[in-house]
Amino acid sequence: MNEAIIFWFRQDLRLKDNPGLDAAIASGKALIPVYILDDESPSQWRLGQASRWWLHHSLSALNKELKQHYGTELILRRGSAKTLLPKLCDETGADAVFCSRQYEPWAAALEQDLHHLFQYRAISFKRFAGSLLFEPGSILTQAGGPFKVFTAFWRRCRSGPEPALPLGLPKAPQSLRTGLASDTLTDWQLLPDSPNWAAGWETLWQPGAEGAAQRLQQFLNAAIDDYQDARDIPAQVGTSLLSAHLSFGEISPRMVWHATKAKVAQEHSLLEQSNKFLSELAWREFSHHLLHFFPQLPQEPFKAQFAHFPWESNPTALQAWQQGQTGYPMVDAGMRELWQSGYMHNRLRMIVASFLTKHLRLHWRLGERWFWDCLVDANLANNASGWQWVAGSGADASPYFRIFNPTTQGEKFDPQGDYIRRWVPELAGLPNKYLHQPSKAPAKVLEQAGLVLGENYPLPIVEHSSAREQALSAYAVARESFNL
DNA sequence: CAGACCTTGTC
DNA sequence: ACAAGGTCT
Repeated sequence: MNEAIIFWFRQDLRLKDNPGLDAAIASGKALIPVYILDDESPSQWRLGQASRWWLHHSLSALNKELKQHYGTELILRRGSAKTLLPKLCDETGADAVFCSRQYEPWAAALEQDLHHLFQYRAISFKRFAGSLLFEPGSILTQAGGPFKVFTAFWRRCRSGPEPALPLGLPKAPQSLRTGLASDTLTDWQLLPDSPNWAAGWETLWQPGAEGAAQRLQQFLNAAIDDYQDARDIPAQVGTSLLSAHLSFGEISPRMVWHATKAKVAQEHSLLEQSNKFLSELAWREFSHHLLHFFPQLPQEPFKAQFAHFPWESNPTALQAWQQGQTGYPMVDAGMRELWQSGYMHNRLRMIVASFLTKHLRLHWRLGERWFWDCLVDANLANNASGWQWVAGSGADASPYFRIFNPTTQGEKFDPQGDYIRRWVPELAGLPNKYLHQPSKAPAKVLEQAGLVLGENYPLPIVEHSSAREQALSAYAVARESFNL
C-alpha cells in the first residue's frame, strides 16, 4: 500500500490556486480529499442556515471537479475535526495532513490543537496560506503593531511586493486511495426543508469554482467600467457579487487580484475603477487581520468606550427589523432582499445596520447574529468588522453621530425606486415622490396605490428626527460616563 | 512630537 | 457648518 496523505478542504473549496492541495499532490503520496462538517469546534459560530445551503452546492460542485479531473471523490465526515482527522489517519494509514490556514479564533485554536496532537503521533501536519493576499503579521505599522486604520494599512499593502501569481490546476495525483466510507450530502441535511426558504436561489447563485470564475469574468467585462458609482446603486448589478465565492474559497483573492490587473493592462482607462475594486478586496484583508489580532472582535466592542453603551431591549422592534416591517421602505427592502435571496447589497447593509444600532438603539450583536444566519456570504471577520464599523465601535469606524437618514438614502441611491419596488411590492403603486416616505402621501395617493398604512404596510416604527436625537444623547451619556 | 489624515452623512 | 478623537509617520 502506498503512503497516503489527507488534504483537508476547509474554506478553500477549489482545486486551482490552492497551495496546500498542490503540495499534497506533489508529495507523491496517495491523495485522500476530505471535508469535515464540524459544528462543534466553532461553537456559536458554526455555519448559519444560508451558508449551509451554499455549502451543500459548493461541495457538490467540488466533488464533480475532483471526479472530472482526478477520478476521485470527496470523503465527507461529520463531527469534531480534532477527533475525526486522527481517526482518518488511523483508518487510512495516512502519515500527513495538509490544509489551508483559517483566521477565525476558534479555527486558529483548532489548528494549534491539531499541531500538538499530530506532532505527538509523528504525523506531518502542514497549514498553507491561500485565503488572503497578505498574511496577518506581514502588514504592520512602523512601530511593529497591527494597523487600526484602513487607509494606512492599504498604503502599506501596496508599498510591498505584489501578491504572487496564482497557481494553476494541479496535475493529477500519482495515486489515489479509493473505497473509503463517506457520508452523503443528503445525510447532512444542509438544505432547508419545507417550507423551502431558499426556493429559487439556484437561479440567483451558482456556488462552486465555475460559478465564481463566471462572476469574476462578468464583472471584469461589464460592471468594473463604472464601479465607483454603480457599486452604490442597489438596483443595478454594480458590484462583483463575489463575496460568498471568496468566503468559501471557491476563488482565491489573488486570482481576483491578478485577473483585475490583467484587465487593466488591456484597458488602461480602467485603472481608477479597478483600484477602487482592489481596495474593497483589501477591506476583506483588513477585517481578517483585525480578527487575527483582536480575536474578541465578534463579541466585544473594539473601542472600549462602547463597553457600557446603553443599548435598548426591544424584541418587537427587532422583529420588525428582521422581517422588513419598519415602515421605512429602503430599510424594509434591504431586509427582505436578505431574507429572500441570502444576500444584501453593501449600501443596504450600511443603511439597515445604522437603523438597527442608531434609530432602534439595539445592540450591533443582534444584527451580526441575524446576518450570520441569513447571509450566504456570512464571514466572521467581515461581518464583525462591518457591524462594528457602522455601530461606531469598530476600527476606523464611522463616527457614532453619523446617522444615516433612511429616507434620504433611498432618494439618493434608489431614485427611481426600482430596488424598493422589487423587494417591497406592496409599495409598487406609489409614485416616486412618496415611495420613500409613504406616510407623507396624501390619502388619495395612498388609495390609488391600494395602500392602507398600518394594514398592508406599516407606519414608521420610530420617527426619524426624534430617534436621531435620542441616539445622539445616548452616545453623549455613554461618552461622559466613560471619561469619568 | 507635530502635523496630516481619516470609505460610504446630515441638516 | 457640523460632528470627536485617534492613528500613523
